Amino acid sequence: MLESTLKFSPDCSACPIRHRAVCARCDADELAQLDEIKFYRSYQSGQTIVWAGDRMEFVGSVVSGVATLTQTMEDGRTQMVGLLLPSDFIGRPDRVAAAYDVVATTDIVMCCFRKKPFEKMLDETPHVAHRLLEMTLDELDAAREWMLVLGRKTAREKIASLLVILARRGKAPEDESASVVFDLPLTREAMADYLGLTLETVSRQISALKKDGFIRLKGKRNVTVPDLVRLMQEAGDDSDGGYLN
Amino acid sequence: MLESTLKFSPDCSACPIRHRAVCARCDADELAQLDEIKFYRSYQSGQTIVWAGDRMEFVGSVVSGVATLTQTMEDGRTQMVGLLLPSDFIGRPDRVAAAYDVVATTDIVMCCFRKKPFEKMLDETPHVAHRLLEMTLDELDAAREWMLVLGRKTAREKIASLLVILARRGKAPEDESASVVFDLPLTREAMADYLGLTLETVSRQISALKKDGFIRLKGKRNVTVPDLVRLMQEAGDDSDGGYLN
DNA sequence: CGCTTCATTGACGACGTTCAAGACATGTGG
DNA sequence: CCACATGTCTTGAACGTCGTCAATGAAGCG
Repeated sequence: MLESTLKFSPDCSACPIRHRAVCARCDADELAQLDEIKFYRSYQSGQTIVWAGDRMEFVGSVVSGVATLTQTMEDGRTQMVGLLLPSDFIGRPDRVAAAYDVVATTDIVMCCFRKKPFEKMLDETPHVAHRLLEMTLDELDAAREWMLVLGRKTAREKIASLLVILARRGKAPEDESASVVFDLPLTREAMADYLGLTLETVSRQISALKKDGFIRLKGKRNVTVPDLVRLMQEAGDDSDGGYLN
Repeated sequence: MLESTLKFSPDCSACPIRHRAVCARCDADELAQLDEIKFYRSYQSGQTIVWAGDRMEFVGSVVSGVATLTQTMEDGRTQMVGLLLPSDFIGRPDRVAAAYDVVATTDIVMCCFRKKPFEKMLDETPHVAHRLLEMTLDELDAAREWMLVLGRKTAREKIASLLVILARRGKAPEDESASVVFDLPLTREAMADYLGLTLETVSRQISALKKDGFIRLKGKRNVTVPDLVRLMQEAGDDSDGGYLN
């Protein structure tokens, strides 16, 4: 058993995702209620957190690390349908079976809530329900943006799009012009599954972007983006980030 | 001005989407509240209901007809990111600008709610908020299923997948073996935009499916599916519908 | 009847996949 | 320390699916 259930319950006020997760809008009283039904769990890179079709006993948030949501056809073709980063929510209330495989692609810590009592809280505390609705709408927007990537972009644009997403995560919108450095949390194969490509094509396009100066590589995973705006143009995105609100 | 705002307010109890739309869970009192802020609007086939980037003054439900949600890149490539059928919800609470173009592909009737008061109701009546969450989660699942179609399926499988979705709409799950007849609510070009293909490829694959006996055509739009299960296999889906709950 | 819109079909080529070989890093055992 | 295995990634060559360009057909409407 590689997974582990941690014994301690760190104070929510020190929680790194306190202001972005499903609990973001909760007051002290509501946090205390959540605390009653929560527990932490860690998984190692490569571990499957949930199998599609399995009964879900909990829902929860990614505290640290990265996980993927994938769908697989009978003949083995797989498509990643979501990339779960810290504060993202896993699981669907009022549904017993998981719809997708959830796999940790790095070591990961989750803040889990027992499903039944969480569903009860959803009905009773509008702050949780409202925040979950908001997060779900954000995910829906992200899924739809990804549909454009999958349906209409070229291999090179797809790679650039993924790099842009990864580079922007945790970046303030203003300093997008500065150069960005990050580690790819995905293997070439996982990237291919996200982008609807083969791993060979992913590898070739990364090499091409490197050759053309859009990125620099240290080893296979460490990426430097000297000019994010230029990379975004290469991704086919219009220059401004398109912030609606 | 082709759009029209109807003067009458048909009784909700006679509404064809009463039990499936965002108001599905409302009691009489809540329906009365909604009635205060609602109005009907009709659009003709081909009309744009909302332009991406525009300020949204209302949200609402499709009562009858079909609309599409599309995203367009600067160079003109477009991807349909949603197909809106009766009872589906349009608009995002707490966001002023529309994220996508919404276009009527048939004549359509919408039940609209003024945005501000609807947002207020969301905060105050859990029945509406809960139903909207549920519908949004369903849409998210649909979007993710479509990501698999866009990312991993062949042109033939894509066409078959779309035909299956259209054939199943409004069909009870049990009589899926019986033959199904329906009219395509989309042009070849709209189908192409939904599937991430060109209209020529759509046309070719429809011809191929016809030649192979998976469908029959009367005119260009009227489709007969003699054996839905066989068509689903051609779509790459596993035989059972995969109903989770 | 001509005009427009929508759809079908063909010829050709490009982009991405498939198959295959090899590079590189890390770990294991002799 | 080297030989060897394993997992990840890169690169090359041949192939095939789907896109592009173009011509033609079918249906609706002035």
